[in-house]
Parts: sequence; C-alpha cells; structure tokens
Amino acid sequence: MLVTRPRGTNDILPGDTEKWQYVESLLRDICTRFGYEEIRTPIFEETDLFKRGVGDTTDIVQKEMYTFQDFGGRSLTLRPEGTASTVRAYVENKLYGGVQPAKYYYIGPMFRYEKPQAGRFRQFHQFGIECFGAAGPTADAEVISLAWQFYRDLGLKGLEVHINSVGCPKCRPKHRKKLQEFLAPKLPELCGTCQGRYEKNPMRILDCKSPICQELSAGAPTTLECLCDECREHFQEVLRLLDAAGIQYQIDNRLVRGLDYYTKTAFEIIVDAIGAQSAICGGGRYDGLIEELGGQPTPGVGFALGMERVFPTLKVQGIELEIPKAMDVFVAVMGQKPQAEGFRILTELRHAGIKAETDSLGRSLKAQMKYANRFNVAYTVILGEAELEAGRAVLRNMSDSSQEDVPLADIVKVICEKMGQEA
RNA sequence: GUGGAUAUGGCGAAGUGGUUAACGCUCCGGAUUGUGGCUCCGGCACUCGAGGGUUCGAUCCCCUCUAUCCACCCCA
Repeated sequence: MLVTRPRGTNDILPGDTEKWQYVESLLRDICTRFGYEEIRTPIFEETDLFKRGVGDTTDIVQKEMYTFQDFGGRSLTLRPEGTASTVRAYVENKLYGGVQPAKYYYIGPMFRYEKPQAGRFRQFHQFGIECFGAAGPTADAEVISLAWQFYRDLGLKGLEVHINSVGCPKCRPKHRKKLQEFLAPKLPELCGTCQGRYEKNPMRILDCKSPICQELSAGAPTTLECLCDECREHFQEVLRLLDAAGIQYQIDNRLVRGLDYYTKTAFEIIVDAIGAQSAICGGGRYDGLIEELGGQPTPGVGFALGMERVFPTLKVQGIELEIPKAMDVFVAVMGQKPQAEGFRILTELRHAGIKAETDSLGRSLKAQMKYANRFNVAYTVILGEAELEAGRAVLRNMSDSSQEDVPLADIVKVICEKMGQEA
C-alpha cells in the first residue's frame, strides 16, 4: 500500500460510527437537559491563542502542538484542546452580552503530537463543556454533575470522581513558597523533570508519577492547607453540593491539572479500563483565563472527556449500546420487467420513512434472500414476472417465514401498517 | 524523546531451511426447476511488512528500515 493514515490517527468505520453517533447524541441530549448549547469553533487557531490560553510552560505547548505556517506567513496550530477556542469565541463574538451564565458544549477532533498508545492518539476527539460568568460553587458542581450524568446514562460502573482545589492567585503564591521551602533540602534527589519544575511550577511535583518524587513530596504542604478563606469556602460548598446530588467523590490533594489555567476546583473522573490511562474526563475552574485572553474578568468552569476513552471502557465493562437495526424491508426482484415496479415500491417505502434495501447486482432470488437475511429485515417483498402479471407481490415475514399475496397497489400501505408507521 | 513486543490471504490464527504455506471465520457461488437463517460442496489464483545479506535454496537465519501495539513521560 502506497499511503496509509498518519500515525496516531484512526479511521472510524461503519460498525463503530453507529456507536459514536449513539454516544454523541446522548451527550447532546444531556447538554440540552442541562442548558448547554453547542458551539463550533475552527479546527485551527492562531498559535498564540494556545500559548497564552494553555500556558507557555505546558508540555502541550512546548512539544505537542501541530503548528504550521500558512501561505500568508501566519503561524497557525491545530487545536490541542477546546477551552481556549471557546473562550476566544466568547470574547470575540461578545457573547458576554447575552444571557449569563453562558453555557456551551463542543465535540470534535483535537490534535497533539504524542506517541500513540492505549487511549492516546494524535487526532482524538473530545467532548467538553464550558460555563462562563458563574463564580459560585453551583457552577462547579453542575459541571461535575453533567459528566456524572453521562457515565450514569451509559451504565458505566466503578468510576471515581477525584477532586481538589488548587487555589487562586491570592493563595497560590503562599503555597508555592511553602512548597519550595519544604522541597529545597530534597531538591537534588528529585527526578530530572521535577528539578526543572521546582522553579517553574513546583505544584506539579505533587502529581509526579515517580515513586521517588512521591516519597520525597509526602507530607509536603498541600494546596488545600494553604487555601485562602474564599477558596476554602468555595471548595467546601462544592463538596456539599456534590453530596446533595448524591455524587461520590474522593478528595485528592495531589491532583493538579496539567494546563496552566486552572484555579480553585480541579477534578478528574478515573476508571481502570484503558491501559495505563486512568482519566476518562478532566476539568475544573479557570477564573483567570478569559481575562488572560483579552476579555473582561469573567469566571469559568468546564471539563473535557475523551471519546476514545469511553469506548474501551464500555467494552471492558461489557456494555452493549442499543443501536437500532439498519433495515426493515428488502425488495427482491426477478427479471427485467418487475425491476421498475420493485424500484417504485422501494422508493415509496423510503418516502414513508421505512428503511428499505434492494439488490443492485442482479443476483438470483436465493442470493437476494441471503442478502436480505444479512440485513435482518422484518419483511421481504418478492416480485417476479408471475406476480407482476397478477398485479400482486409476495410479502414474506422473515421471522416466521409466513407469506401472503398483496396487491401491488396496497403493498406499501400494508407494509407501513405492519411496521407501525404512517403511509 | 526513551524502552519492550509484534509484523503470514478481508479478519483470527498454525507452520517448516527445500515439491501444491494448514485451519477457523467472513465474503461470493452452488446443492433439480423462483425463496434466507442449519448442513454440504466449490471459489476468493505464487503470498508470508519493506529493502538488503548468508545459502544451491528462505516465510522461517542475520542486518537495516517502516508500521502497529504496549509502557515511560504527559494527558482526555
């Protein structure tokens, strides 16, 4: 084969696309229930948007972005995540002039230059929501509750909500200072990346996976201990709301999100099903981001979940989605003359909203029946020279093999009645 | 970027330094005349990821490359 798909991308094929559509429509339905509206932004943006939005020091910006120059010399980047674009669109289109809070959802492909492995791809698909303009804890709780609702509706089990608060610009510097003081004597023993983090972003040392760093940072001052009054109250209120909604959670004071824009609430939903990947969903509050991207100071909360991680989870948990069958009726035709009449019936069935298929390869009746059987249709119309002359067609019930003669003039109506549809 | 594993017909999967490379599934066709799901029969035709090398001879041995999978890192 001359050309194959780019590394880390996937062809989503029939058989799977139905599952994607099912999940997507469930998500849309839930969003409608929660008052979130869809927003669609460009697949690529000015590179600067992500540098400022996601954070210059993050791995995503430093080594994972698909950045290119267009013929006009602009630096553009395939979006690595959805929040920055949504904020940009909110500010650029002056959506702050509308109803508040502004609640949006998006769903679509994201791009990161990663080494592919289980649950990780270079083009992957995220569903996410963003709520702008609500500073209070209700918004945080609602966002988590929406994600929870989705997993509940899908029937997934054993999911854990991990939650933490990373503070705000008022209390974070205090924590940073305390943390650096705590780690200073252990600095030489930390792993290479964490030594670098010490200056740039010491908070990230807390969720380093290296056992050595974990041990060294054990007992380190947590963000929770250093929260200012406002952040502490906010966090406690979020927890109280989750309790009220019956959502179980675990406080995880080592949970720190990898994107720079988070403030206060940070959360992940964890499941053990996708190889080394555990987070099926992640999000939190980002009260400084909108201002950072040129808007008025506006609070925001949201999350994103990876579509490529929900399907393996469904599989591991043995959950079958209820996908409606693809065909209701097959029209089998023999001979030249009946062909046109068969096509007329086929067309009218489809007009009536019935899923109908026919043979387009001129196969024998036997082969057509076999073909019909593969579609698992409820009825097959059989039309040959003899039937045509008699002005009737055979209607075969495929489940009990019973047959009846139906006048050609009535066949569509009869089928519609049987299928419980309106002619 | 680092490390490990694997690469055989549409899919799954045997196999050996040397005549026609198993098998299962799928697909297509057929089994007395115009009828499915079961059964039976036949077909899908030099091909063993790519390129070199060793050898009289390699799908099985060596080298290189590529791809895929998995893990680290990071994330959804």
